[in-house]
Amino acid sequence: MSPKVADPTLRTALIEAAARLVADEGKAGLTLRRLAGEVGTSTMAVYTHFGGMDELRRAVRREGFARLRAHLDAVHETSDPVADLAVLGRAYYISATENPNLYRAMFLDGPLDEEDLGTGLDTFLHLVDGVARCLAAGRLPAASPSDPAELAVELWSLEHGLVTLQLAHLLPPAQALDRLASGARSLLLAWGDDPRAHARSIKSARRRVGELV
Amino acid sequence: MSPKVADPTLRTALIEAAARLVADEGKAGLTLRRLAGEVGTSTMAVYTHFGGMDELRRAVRREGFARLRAHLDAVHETSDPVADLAVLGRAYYISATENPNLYRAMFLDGPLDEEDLGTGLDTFLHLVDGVARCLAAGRLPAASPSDPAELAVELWSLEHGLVTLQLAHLLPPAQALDRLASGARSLLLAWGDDPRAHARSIKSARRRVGELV
DNA sequence: GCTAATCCATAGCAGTGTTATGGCATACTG
DNA sequence: CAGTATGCCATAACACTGCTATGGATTAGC
Repeated sequence: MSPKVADPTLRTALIEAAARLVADEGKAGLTLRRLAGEVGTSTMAVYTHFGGMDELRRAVRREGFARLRAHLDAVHETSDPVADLAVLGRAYYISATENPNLYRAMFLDGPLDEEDLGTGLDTFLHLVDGVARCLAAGRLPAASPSDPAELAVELWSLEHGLVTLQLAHLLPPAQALDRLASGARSLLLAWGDDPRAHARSIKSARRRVGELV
Repeated sequence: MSPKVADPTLRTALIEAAARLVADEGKAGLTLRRLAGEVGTSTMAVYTHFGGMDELRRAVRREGFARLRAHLDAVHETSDPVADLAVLGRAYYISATENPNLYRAMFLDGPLDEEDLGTGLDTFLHLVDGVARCLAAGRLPAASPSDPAELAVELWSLEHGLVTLQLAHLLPPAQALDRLASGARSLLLAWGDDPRAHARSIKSARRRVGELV
């Protein structure tokens, strides 16, 4: 039935090498022959394992989402959900801006298909959960839509927008982090978070930057 | 000195055809030979007029920024700057989502160089001006940074983030518009806009959708 | 009317992703 | 245990990409 099974280690080696090429040199750095050369195999291996460059690029996106998720997983939940949210936002920013080419490949290279959509929205659930915990703790009593997913989308859009504007060189990096802090604060205050409690949460979040990978 | 001057109409024809190809079929639809064929010229014309595909793509980006700017110019200033801002936001959203491939080419295809940066930030000035008029009208008395450019960046990031998430198919279109309205409202309220005055402005903005091209 | 300079058409080059072909190692089968 | 067949991967060719060298045609200036 299945003689000479495909080497599974070769598949992961291809993915990791491809992800490294994209991360180091951008989308243009990933080339079929170049990848085959780096891994020490032939171009056909890509077709047996993935079916083509599009599928390989999808695998690279999945790898990127997995890494982003690992960064977000490193943020522990505490009894202060607003502080957790602030740390989460910073972790997202750091992961995105320290791997700009991967972030671009994940979100900006074109419409995502059904397959990627699941993994993409999966990492987004971190944020939804963080907002839900703020709601449950009574920190956002005036939230206009009370659906944590909708609130999370607004925070995510602000973050994603700042990150992509910075990646396009339309914002200096310092600006982006300041606007993220200021914009997120405005949103949370509009949702009813008490200004003084918010300040305390931000202060305690600042002490937790060491958590970030 | 200059015999056989290059036909300037050919240059604009190339730009328009290239913009149409990108708008209709995405970045991959723009090909040197294909473009030359559509315009009825040879591949060398692109090199005499632009120097290469990269410069041509830059010209397409400029064209895209010009069209976006034209859409924003169609929004008239009234005595209600908050309503103006709301209309401006909707105009931006419409222009971006009705020409997704052009918007992608402008903002998402990679870092912009110094040349594009000027034209890109130029369209952004519309938004800064709108925020400045809100400040001057006393509508945002609690704005935490009082610099209109910084406030505008936060609004722009929210808008740009929502647009790009929608273009990536990570948000259903209906969601994006709702979150834009809700998120912008939260920001403006956090900056001190009176809720009832805000509601009136949004109502009057809704009556002005006819302005949009 | 001549000269010189510039634009553009033709053809070829190195590179891309993809596909057809074939050798070969492996797992099942008698 | 031999034989077979099945699927993996290396080689080579194809159509395509952007780019460049060359040359013909056309126009401006003297």
